[in-house]
Amino acid sequence: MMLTHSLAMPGPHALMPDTTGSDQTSSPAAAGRNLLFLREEELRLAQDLLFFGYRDFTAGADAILGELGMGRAHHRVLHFVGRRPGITVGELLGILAITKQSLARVLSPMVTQGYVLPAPGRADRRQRLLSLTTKGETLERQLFERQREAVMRAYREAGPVAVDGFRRVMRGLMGAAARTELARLELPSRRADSRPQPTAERG
Amino acid sequence: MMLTHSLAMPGPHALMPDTTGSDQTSSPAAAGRNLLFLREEELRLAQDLLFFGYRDFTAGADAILGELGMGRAHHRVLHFVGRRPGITVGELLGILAITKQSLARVLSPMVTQGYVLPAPGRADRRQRLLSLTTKGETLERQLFERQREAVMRAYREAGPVAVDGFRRVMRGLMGAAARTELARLELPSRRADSRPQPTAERG
DNA sequence: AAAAATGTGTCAATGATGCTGACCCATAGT
DNA sequence: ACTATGGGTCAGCATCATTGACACATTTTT
Repeated sequence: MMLTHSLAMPGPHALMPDTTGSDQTSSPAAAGRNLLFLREEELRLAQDLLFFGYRDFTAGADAILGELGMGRAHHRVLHFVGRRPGITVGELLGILAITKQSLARVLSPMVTQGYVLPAPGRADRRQRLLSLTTKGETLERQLFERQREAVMRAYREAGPVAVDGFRRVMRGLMGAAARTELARLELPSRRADSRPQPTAERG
Repeated sequence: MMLTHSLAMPGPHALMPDTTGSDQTSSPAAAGRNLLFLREEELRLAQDLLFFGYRDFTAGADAILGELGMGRAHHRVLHFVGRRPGITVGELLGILAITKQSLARVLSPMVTQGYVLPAPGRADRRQRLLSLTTKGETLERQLFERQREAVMRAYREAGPVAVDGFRRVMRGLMGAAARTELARLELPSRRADSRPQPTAERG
């Protein structure tokens, strides 16, 4: 699994007005410093949690993918194409936020191997509307089931209130673009959306 | 930036006993199906959230790192060495769960360039106790501040209850090994721990 | 109808991260 | 002394993502 991550934090070292000890939250000033300090600690913890949590979340699926000579990029394609059957290549690029070339490297073989089925667009025949074949759906479900356990366990242990909180925070971590993409994903998969949205071709 | 992730889910297609409509939660059987269906949807959403959230969380820091010719692997080293000054190479390998060789590729240059300072262990002189130099701390803080905004915003918008829930769920997503590592990180950084724990040398 | 823009595909080259397998050295422990 | 451990390093390989430049078909604009 690869989840590349990215964490970073100053560490328990330096740069924080600590005033060593005296944390009785008595004076307003102390409370202010305390608050700042807590936030620093909280952020550090958040980074740890995201690193470990995301890594382990993806671990199971990666194992299956590895045996098929695939990687996470393939998984993402399976996931999002499954989520929005009939999605165009451009939309997929927008969601994944990778270059056309990066997508092509994983998508082409998946079409060739019969996991993904492209169909010419009706309104615009230049488009390739992507959807999963039965084979693709089967693999996606297999990957899903593998991750299902971990998420189910986490949700069950944490409880519904925590799950709601989890969602709120994750949503908050996302940038504006991602929130938009997410919102579209949550809608009933309706193709030929209004806003054509600029292709994420950064290459 | 590279955020590799990994998601997977069956998609809105197939394999779920839906019974189309009738979701009044009236009969126990219907409630059961309903629950399953909700869980499926919830899991799909969880995958979306983790993908987008994690990606955007790391985006800011990646930009800074890129200008310095570094990547996320460097960031992780800065983060965890900063979190536990005096950490040994073996402990770091255990936390990152990568091979010695993979770590060496990023760690060696960081030592050479003066971001990380290794010191021979007192009890065991074979060990290299790693800590950040002032230069390393400065960079780590810079990266931290970049991520701080996103996390602070997410926490603020979500509220304390949600933050607690977020933590519970993320913790639940972690495997046993990660939970152990996290627990150790949260302790007052005490070196020379009891349990020597097997080196994560998988190569 | 000609020109410009758009959706996709593709070639070539590069970089970051990770892995496996195999060794080597210095220090510890028995 | 012998073995185990912490750590380093070399060689080679795979995945995923990047940039830059073209090519082709179709749609839209002028």
